[in-house]
Amino acid sequence: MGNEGLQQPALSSKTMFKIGQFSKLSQVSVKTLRYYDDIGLLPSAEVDRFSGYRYYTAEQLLRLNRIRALKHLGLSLDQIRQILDAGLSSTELRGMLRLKQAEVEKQLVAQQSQLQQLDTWLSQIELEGSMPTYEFIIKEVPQLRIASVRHTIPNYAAQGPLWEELETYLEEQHIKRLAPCFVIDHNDEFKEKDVDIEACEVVDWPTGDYGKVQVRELPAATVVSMIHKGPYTSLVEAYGALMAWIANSSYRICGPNREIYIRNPSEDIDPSDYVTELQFPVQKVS
Amino acid sequence: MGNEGLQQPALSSKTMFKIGQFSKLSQVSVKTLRYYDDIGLLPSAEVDRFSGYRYYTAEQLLRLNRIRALKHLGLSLDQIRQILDAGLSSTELRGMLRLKQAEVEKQLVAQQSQLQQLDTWLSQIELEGSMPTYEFIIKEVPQLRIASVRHTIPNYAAQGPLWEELETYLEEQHIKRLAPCFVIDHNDEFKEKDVDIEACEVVDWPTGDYGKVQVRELPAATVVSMIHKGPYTSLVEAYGALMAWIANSSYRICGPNREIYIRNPSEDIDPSDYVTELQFPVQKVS
DNA sequence: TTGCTCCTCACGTCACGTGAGGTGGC
DNA sequence: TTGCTCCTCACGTCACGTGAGGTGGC
Repeated sequence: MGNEGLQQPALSSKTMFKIGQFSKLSQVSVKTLRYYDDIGLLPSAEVDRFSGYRYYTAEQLLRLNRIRALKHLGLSLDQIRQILDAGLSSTELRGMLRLKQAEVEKQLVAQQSQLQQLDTWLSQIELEGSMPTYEFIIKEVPQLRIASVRHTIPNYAAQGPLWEELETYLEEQHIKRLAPCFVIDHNDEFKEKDVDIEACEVVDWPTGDYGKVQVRELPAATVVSMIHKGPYTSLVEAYGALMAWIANSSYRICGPNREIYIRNPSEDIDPSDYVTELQFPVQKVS
Repeated sequence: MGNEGLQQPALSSKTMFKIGQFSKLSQVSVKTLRYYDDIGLLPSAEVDRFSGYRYYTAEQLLRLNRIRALKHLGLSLDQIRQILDAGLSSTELRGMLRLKQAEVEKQLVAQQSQLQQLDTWLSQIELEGSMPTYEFIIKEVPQLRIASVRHTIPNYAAQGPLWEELETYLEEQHIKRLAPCFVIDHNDEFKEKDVDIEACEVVDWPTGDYGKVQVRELPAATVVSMIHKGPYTSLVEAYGALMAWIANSSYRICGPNREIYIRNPSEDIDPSDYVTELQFPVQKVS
């Protein structure tokens, strides 16, 4: 019983391993061992001054295994070094692991939604033989200061007077528009007529009531957004797709939707080139 | 209703957006937009020759949203470019998504085991107020060619004759030992006496029977491994911890275990410096 | 002498973020 | 003139893997 056949150490009387042997013993690549040496996570026990060869002791397997176990928990090499060397208190260590736990749980949720999305896409491709027509994006919209005019009008197409009132006022006061104009649809249900609509422009102007025009803050929100290209008559299908997506998702509508006229009739372009963004404020459910 | 207040395009008659505006519109950072331009994933529609300013059209929001949706599925920017530009067939696209699906599912499993490990550590710290004494590592051991002697001996401590037979033969034949020696414990149950033990050395020698010594291939295996430092009398606790870990894991023992004597009595060191690796072949269950 | 093992740079990865230093339009 | 927006480098990230080119021991 013995290991006399193994290389003897160059500088020490204890049995030490060259990096290749240590690599086989531990099943960790030589490159990784060198890297751990470089960053000081697992310095080799001895270095031959002459050849630069690294030598490792058997005890270092303990540290290496500890490193591997901690890495398996998802900790970074930097965190592992802190744990092993900085003599973290058990409270600190617990805090670190708790944090990691929360992080991994969050990732799990994200990946589940990812899987769900993948399913949706796959069944879409199955059905239509191609990519989905629309993309739905969850995003945060920041708080906006808006100037707006709100009225109940006969139908969605009859927005003309609203915009006239709003734009006239802005021009009189030389107020600059800072972003594309949009409407907020204040109707709880789909209506064919007598719709409650608010025409909005993003501005930098003191809040308050200015006759028919009101300037106020629109709070930040999480929204499902989609971009539609084409004439306004085809918005119906876009809304249909959006409602279907939301119904199939883990989100719930929680406020009036916005219709943002990114490229619109004011540019005197073909209706098929109109670009409109639809936004529905949403909340995540369970 | 109009956007005359927004910057007009430098080079085109269509309404175009400078990168900052496009960034606000899309909620994507300017840096990211520049990066997507650089790698050709979303080239800006126009570049001012003079100032180098990038200009974007509203239509590009469609592509950008498509990019974001695909990214949310976990695809790389390179894959996304392939999907959008290389006109992938729906079959290819489906293949890509299926692959991704499998990948994410695998990650999910890995993260669940990560969470489980985190739990184990946290309760350990709770109980003992410090880090666990032992680390358990799942690893693959490669196929090994071994010379061995197998006998039923009175008890574990009586390995002397086994090793004598084996080492004598190796020395007679000038066979080199290529790794630390170890035993395979062929007993299905814990035994106090009459234990079936095989003493092994890793060698490079033709397989076959050489009297009491046999040379054969030991197949590759997945094992749970732990490193123990200290005298052999304290191996009992190490085995206890290892069994407890396995019982608590999603693995099941599926073969005879090995005891690898990395630093052992042949070196004439203090028993408290002995280093031993314990390996149990395991299978993953559900 | 031939392999084998070891060494040290240096570069690539992936999707950007973070400055530094400078220009152009209102 | 002062801010504001835009520009282009260049470097950092994280944990290594992949060469290139060279040395030392059997």
